[in-house]
Amino acid sequence: MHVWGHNEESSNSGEGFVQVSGGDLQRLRQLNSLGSIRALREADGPLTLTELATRTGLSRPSIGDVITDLQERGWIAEVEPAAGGMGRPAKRYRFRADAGHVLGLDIGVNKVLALVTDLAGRTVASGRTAVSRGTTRQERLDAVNRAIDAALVASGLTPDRVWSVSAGTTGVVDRQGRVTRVWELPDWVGVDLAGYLGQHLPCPITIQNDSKLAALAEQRLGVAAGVHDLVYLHVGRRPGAALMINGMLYHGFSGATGEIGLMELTGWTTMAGELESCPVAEGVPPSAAAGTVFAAARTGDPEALAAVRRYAGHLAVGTAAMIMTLDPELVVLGGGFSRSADVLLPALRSALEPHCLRVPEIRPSSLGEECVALGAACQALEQVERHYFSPEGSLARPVAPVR
Amino acid sequence: MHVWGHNEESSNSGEGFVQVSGGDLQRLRQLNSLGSIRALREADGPLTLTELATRTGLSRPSIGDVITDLQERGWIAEVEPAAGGMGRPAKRYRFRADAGHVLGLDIGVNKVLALVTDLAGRTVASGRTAVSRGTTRQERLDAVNRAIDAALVASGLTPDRVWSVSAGTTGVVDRQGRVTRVWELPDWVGVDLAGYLGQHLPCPITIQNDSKLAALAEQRLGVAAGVHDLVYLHVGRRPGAALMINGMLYHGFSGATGEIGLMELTGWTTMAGELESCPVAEGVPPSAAAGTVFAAARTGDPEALAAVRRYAGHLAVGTAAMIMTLDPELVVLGGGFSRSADVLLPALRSALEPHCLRVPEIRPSSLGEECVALGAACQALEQVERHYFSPEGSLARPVAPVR
DNA sequence: GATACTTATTATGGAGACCATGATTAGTCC
DNA sequence: GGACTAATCATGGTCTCCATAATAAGTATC
Repeated sequence: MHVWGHNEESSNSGEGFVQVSGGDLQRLRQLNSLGSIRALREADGPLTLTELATRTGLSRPSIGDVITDLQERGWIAEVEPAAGGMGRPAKRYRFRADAGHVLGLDIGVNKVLALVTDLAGRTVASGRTAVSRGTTRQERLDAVNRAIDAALVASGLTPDRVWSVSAGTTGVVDRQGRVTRVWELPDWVGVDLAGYLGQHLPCPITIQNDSKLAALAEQRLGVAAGVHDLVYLHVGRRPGAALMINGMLYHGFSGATGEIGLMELTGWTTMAGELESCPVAEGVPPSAAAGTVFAAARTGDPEALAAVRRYAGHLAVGTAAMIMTLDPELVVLGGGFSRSADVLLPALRSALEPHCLRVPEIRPSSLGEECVALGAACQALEQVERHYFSPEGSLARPVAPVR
Repeated sequence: MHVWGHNEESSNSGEGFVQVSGGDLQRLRQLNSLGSIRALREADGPLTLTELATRTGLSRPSIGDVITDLQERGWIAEVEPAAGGMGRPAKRYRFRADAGHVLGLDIGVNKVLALVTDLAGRTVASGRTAVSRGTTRQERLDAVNRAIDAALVASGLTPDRVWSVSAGTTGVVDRQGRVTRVWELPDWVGVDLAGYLGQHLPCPITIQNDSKLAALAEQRLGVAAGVHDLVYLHVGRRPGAALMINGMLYHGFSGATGEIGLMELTGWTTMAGELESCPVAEGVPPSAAAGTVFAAARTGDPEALAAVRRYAGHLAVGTAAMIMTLDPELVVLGGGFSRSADVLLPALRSALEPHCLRVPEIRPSSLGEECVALGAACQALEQVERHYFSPEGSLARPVAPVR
């Protein structure tokens, strides 16, 4: 199976069932090593061999063998024994999250943010550069480069020690990682991001739509932790949506999922006008109008409240269409306007009511402006997971995989 | 893990990754047995040991051991060696699809159909009873019972030799198999189908919405074979939809996926009127009106063509909303009106054009009126698969599992 | 501070599953 | 009937896991 193509995923092929993966005795050892690594990664603290034995189902002597092996290969490390217990103190082991690092990029309209995280997804360094709507393609790419450099410098890593990179960008991104459609940046269509990043970073590279990565971040680290089926609503100047199904991002056939806002009858392309044309926002520049209206609505201004209600009414049409199609467990409200969720969320909920069989729970996003970059890091970690920690993975030795 | 709850599925838990499943040597043997069974099941004809060795990756002596074991337990059978080759003729083995049988039920408005299939999904017997919109709940259940009896008699099986049952019914079916909402049959809501069927059939029982099962059948056996992401459109008196995502039926949080037709602005609940009120169908009873209009449109009648266009225009709104949300590879046109796909399909396609970023391929359903029952059989086979042929399964011995 | 107790580690022997290799068997071709 | 071909059978070896017992390193108690 070809795992390292840019955006290709190792879709558990077949008709929904797991590929059975037997083999010889080395294979069995590999599976048991994977189980041990998984147990250590998922535990909160370090584990003793006895704890590992019960979690993996292996016997005490066997797990000892497996762990020594993994330790020699550099995947796990020994920790000080716990003090103050009965009996002989047990050795304790932890997963070496510092064995490798990944890079998560948010290439936005107004900023570029690069995060370096370890294998547990903890941010260890970041870099940021400011750009704007008018920034040209080449200037924007240069800004990406500077942000990456800054993050790498701060982390003390050289580019060849980065294991995987994922970048979020506006627009539709197809399975091959090409930006096929963009609305906000005129010269961004067709940009070869993977190619550009690949000049300096020899590791696997994934490109993805920014809303999708924000959804991923919320489901992994944020307000939707543990929820398997959700709709992420990006509410801002240009609204959008992303879907997570069975705990995985859903990309569809050509990467254009969640684009219901492009159907004219939803009114999503024009609904921002309901806020901008509100008398409360007269004289305020369009970029700040929404905030002004939400603030006024918060104080009870009737005109502002009516404008928010109309805005939510439009938003509800497209949202209800997705809800009725997918019946998700949760809707996450993200994007710039989600800062005003206290005003917007109740309006949206009551606007959804008449359209829906069942209005799902709605929660405002919790990760703030690093959301997309964090999601990118999650995506990069998933690549690493597939390469090292899946049944098809190698678990060979912690070194940066080459593309 | 609890596998045999009525409608509960063993969702490959976790965040999209396969559970690593090591263990001891017996476990390894089990995995290799599963691999061999899978290879035999997926092959067209019988296989020799050498062929099996290359397909599973095991060595020749080992696969011999595995196969002998499986043969002794009754899962596979030896076949006549192939005649006329060089060298010593090799023993050949096949999967014993006749080792067990499942029951697929279509409990429709106008008919009840029961199919008995073997483990390869081949129909070996069927039973059918006629019902109508006015049939009461109890009468309908009795009709189900008679259809099952007829199918079992025809197959020569006793009820305790059925391995798994799945039934398709109109309405929304939740995860527990309860019929929570029905539009066509007034007294059908809340019917305890699983409980009723369980009185006579001691095996696992699954209840599912009929459109979903039709979609499953088309994806497994029909026009959508091999397609992973599709929208199944049921076009008939009461239109509906079902979704398959990543090669699996998608049920959503409360089982109510694909219900976009309930949003008023799609016009799905009233669009049949466009056909029934067409002058061409004057005096024709409503149940036959659509067919008359389609037939007239086929001959070029301008009024009929306009009616079909208007109908397709309504249908396109809800369909486009699902397409823009999900970006599927394929749309399958099923249900009663799909018999007139030659007229309806082009109209739908051109009505979708202005709404969609990309209009996916649209194919008419191919399985005809047994579609739902076949889908039910597929669903029942999936239960069997989980019980016997998944890494969590037992592969113990081919006997009917008890609930 | 010695002794009992508790828990982990280490060492030993055994069983199961797989593999490589070579001897044997059962066909076809000439 | 003999050469050739390809499958099956038999042998011994390796790997991984397990159960059990002996040893080690702490705490608790007197």
